Amino acid sequence: MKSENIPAPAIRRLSLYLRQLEAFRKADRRTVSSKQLGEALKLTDAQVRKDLAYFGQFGHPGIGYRVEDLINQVKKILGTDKPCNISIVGAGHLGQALTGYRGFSKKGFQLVAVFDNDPNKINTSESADAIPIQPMTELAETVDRLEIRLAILCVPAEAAQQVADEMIKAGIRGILNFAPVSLAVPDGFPVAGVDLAVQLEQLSFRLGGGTTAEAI
Amino acid sequence: MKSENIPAPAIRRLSLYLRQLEAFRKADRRTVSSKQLGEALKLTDAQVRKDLAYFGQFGHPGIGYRVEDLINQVKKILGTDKPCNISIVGAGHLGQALTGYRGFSKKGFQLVAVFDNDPNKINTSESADAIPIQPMTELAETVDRLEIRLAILCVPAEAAQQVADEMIKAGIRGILNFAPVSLAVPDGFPVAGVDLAVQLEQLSFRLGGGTTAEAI
DNA sequence: GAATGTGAACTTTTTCACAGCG
DNA sequence: CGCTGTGAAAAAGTTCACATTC
Repeated sequence: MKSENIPAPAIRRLSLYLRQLEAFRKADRRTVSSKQLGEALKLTDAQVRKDLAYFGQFGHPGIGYRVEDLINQVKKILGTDKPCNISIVGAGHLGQALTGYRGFSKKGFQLVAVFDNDPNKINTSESADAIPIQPMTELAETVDRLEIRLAILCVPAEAAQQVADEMIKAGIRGILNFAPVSLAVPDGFPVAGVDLAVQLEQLSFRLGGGTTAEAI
Repeated sequence: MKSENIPAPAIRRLSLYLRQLEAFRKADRRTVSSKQLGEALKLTDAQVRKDLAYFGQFGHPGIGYRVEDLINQVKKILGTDKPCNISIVGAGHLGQALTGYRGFSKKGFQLVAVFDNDPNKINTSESADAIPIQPMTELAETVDRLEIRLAILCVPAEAAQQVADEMIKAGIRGILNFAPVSLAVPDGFPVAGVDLAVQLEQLSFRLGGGTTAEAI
């Protein structure tokens, strides 16, 4: 575990290792080798070993990695061993679909609030386990009260920057941005972007539509 | 434009350039320099120039890049200058939310079919501009008839691999996978993955939750 | 024997810095 | 001038190959 020279790609792969390890666990595998883990993710065994070794010595020569142990270690590294409260901002089609997604809590992310600025969508019923939709005016107070760390931004592109500004001012610590814009945020502020069109374009390119654009 | 040594990261950034260029165009900018484009995306000017130069000579010394022209060139490179038919497979919360998303067509992707295997969701009304939900049994025939190239996979994790197999057999040429699993696909088959939990984990890590996992 | 962790070699990607053009 | 395109240098990331451990 070299102190502070961990390649960003290695950190991205860490999440994939975790996901694959959980799949192996579900299949009742107790141990897994770097070769097997790599095969499932289309990576080399050396890559897997090096990535994991950045963070510690988790393997056992001759055996491989113990699935259960490694899951716990990787979660600790990612900081998802402890639950983290999140919110959704923007209750349009996508926001509401994500609100209904039950997969967050399994991964340690607890959805505790949803915000929108449309008065017709507000619904502060504290009933059942349905999460109420609150007005944007309550953002700062709620972020503070419920200790919300991350927010998923699901507003239209036109509103995204302004809403992001509000979120940061309200004390949100990281943004998962679904709006198709590059957000301007303070230096080092954590943002991850998911842009459907960008992903489709990457596929389009690989379709061989990748004309090398006969120049001039 | 070196024939075939284009870095994958450069290709990923191409989509971001396009998105940013369209934002500049909306703001009535006619030209943009590599410095300005880079600033908006937190990249260096050299990076922007080198990326674009892989594909041709699009810039004008002393001037920069003409926004409109560069948009057209980048679209051509990505293959999105011509429309591409896409479909959504899995009409759950997320699939239906994406079905309602109007942003695809602006980017050259035409959503022409939605599939699900739940008989209660099927709805073959050829009415209005609402896209009917077809049964999975019609997949191959429809892919062929409507010349569908790409599919967005929105089924639960447990079903994802099997449905992906069906899609590939039906002639789909690339998959945008929203299921939280690594799909096994033929070598070189284009897959892009969007896993919400993975993105949240990356943010979690950057929150400083990144315990360096004090080993042993 | 099987499989890790790791320094060293190699490859890829980014940055630098500058000639050359409008 | 201002700004591109690009070789050359530097940095980052990946793969190799092997000593080492169980």
